[in-house]
Amino acid sequence: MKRPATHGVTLADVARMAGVSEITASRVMRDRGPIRAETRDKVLRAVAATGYVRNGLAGSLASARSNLVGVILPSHTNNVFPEVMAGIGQALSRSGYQPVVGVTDYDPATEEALVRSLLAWKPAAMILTGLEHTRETRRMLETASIRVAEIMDIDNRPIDLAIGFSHLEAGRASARHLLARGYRRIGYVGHDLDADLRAAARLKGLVDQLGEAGAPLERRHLTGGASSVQRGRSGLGALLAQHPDCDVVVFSNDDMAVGGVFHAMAEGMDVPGRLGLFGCNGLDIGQALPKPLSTLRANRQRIGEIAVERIVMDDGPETGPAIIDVGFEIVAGATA
Amino acid sequence: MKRPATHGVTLADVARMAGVSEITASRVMRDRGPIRAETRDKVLRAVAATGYVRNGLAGSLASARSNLVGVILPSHTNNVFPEVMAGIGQALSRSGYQPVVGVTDYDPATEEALVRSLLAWKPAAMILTGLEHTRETRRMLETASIRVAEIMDIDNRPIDLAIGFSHLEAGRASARHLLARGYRRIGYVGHDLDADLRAAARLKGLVDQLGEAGAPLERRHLTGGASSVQRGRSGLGALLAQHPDCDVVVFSNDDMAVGGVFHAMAEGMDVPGRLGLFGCNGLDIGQALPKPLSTLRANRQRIGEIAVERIVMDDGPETGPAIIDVGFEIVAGATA
DNA sequence: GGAAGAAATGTCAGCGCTGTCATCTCGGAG
DNA sequence: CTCCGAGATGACAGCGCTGACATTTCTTCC
Repeated sequence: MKRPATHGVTLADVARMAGVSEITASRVMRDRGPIRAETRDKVLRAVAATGYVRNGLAGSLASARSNLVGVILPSHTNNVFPEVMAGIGQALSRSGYQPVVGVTDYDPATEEALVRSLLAWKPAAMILTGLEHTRETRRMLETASIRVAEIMDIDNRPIDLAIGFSHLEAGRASARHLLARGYRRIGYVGHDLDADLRAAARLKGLVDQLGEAGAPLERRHLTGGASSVQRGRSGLGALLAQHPDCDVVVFSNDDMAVGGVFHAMAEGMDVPGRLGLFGCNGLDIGQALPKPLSTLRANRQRIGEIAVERIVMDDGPETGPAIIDVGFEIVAGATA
Repeated sequence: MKRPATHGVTLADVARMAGVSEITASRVMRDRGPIRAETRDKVLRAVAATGYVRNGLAGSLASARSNLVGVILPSHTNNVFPEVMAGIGQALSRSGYQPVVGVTDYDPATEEALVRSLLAWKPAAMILTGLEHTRETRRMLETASIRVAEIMDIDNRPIDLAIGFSHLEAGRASARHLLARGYRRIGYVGHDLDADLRAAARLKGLVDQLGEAGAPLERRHLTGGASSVQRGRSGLGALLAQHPDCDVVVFSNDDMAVGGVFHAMAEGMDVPGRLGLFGCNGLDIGQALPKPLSTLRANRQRIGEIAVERIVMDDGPETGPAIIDVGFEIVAGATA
């Protein structure tokens, strides 16, 4: 197997230069086992002199473990995921792990393909979003014998560990809050819920609770596509055109809700006097509005952090599938 | 070297089951070389039966190439970077590559450590932000003999390929725009510019151009920390408390500017009548405001896409350091 | 001074895959 | 019939590192 001897400085080169065996150099690099200070110095000098960069592929292959962690998120555009990613990224870097990232665009088949190719890197752990996966995805994750965290949702049985909150319950809580405030003619503006199962679960909770309270949710407008400020703005316009009698509108997401607030502002509508607006997800932006958005918030960054802490830093005994409910809170705000 | 024979199905197992040699199975997996349809089927059946998952570590080690791409960004919280990441992620997944991500928090030493550990994975290419790196970072990237894209900035000489726009020029263009609109008592609200060199460059361009026009930028308020809507809101308050005579305020970033808009709204200030507001970066949110934000926009998602297209998909001849200026545009908006 | 154990280092065989260079098969041209 | 070349497939040696298990130094203490 000939290949042009590239600049590739190997551990062997370093060891030779330092006058030690390869394994000793390896131990110095990894801070493993007892090494005489003098020996360590020799090796480190050789490393500096050669500009050696360790080959993680070879190392991980030999030791059958890597410091890579697979992270699969549904979307780049939905603002909640950068936040989750921030939590994950920070916690990982603290512990010397590195994320390999994939995005599914809410498609289970894409997710399956991603899981397959991420598993190829023998990651130390895997973080994915939600609890719904294809049968094959579950199979692969179960046989991989690595820790798996499923984040955001806890309304089902996880493969290993679920971290998040109940979206169904979140929907119900929103409903109770609005009912308590006296709203009865409730409207809903949502994005594409076929894909976003968690937003759909929140809606279901909302619908159920409102139905039980005798104020069924009949005024709805669904826009296609991903959630965005723009769609929230136009969506509220469309909803009100059809159902001008709404006294409050719930949005599938905070960015949608912010759009709603902007629509109301542009129309000079009195919020919450004439119309209440209620979001979901507690994005920063909503809280910086002139009137802070009434919404439902979960600490997403924390979800990412906990996921990492539990599956990569925790060496504790495996205890079977576990669920961590980080809960959520109603942010009263000033718009509903 | 004994290790419990885990569930690890290897290519050898697949090959044995299919009754072919390992290398043939390998070729089937990689779609390489001529394979009889019948043989391919046998192998694929064996793969399905065993649930084989390829080991990318071994494969990449043997072939000295991986489909990993290192991506280093300064921040998770600054909204600009999720957008860039979206562009990168989409373009990469289209071409079967996977990003390994690191975040520097605007610290060159952290960046150096990240480059070192990302290079360990023998990535096919590396994408980093900005043109300022430590000497050692540059050395490593130069010797790695892989393609390197430095994104966002083009105001300096790149290692291999730079994609972005001139922030200095962007600052000057903002100044010219505001001067043309008749503004003279110009204020500035910014975040931590020691870390964010590009925001600092925009400010420098702004200051230079205003100085040349005889309307020096003396009214400034810098908040510490990263840019955010909240800081923009409080920052504008602080600036106006000290310099109530501003007729327009430039923000270091769009999220800061949106905060400024909210402050003005909450105070019932007439925008742009009493006070103009000008952002930078053209985030979606700014355009969804009741009055679209006047700002300066570059297509960040496109920057990510171009970076990927040029360094991982393009096999063309190396042509030495190159610069791609994606430019920017002044978005007139309705706030300045 | 020597035994005993701790400290430091080394030997060796792979990890699971792929590049290189054969080898083998088979149909058609001469 | 033989020869040739394209089409298929295989043997083999590593990629660069690390785990397991020696082996070789010190120390220490009686």
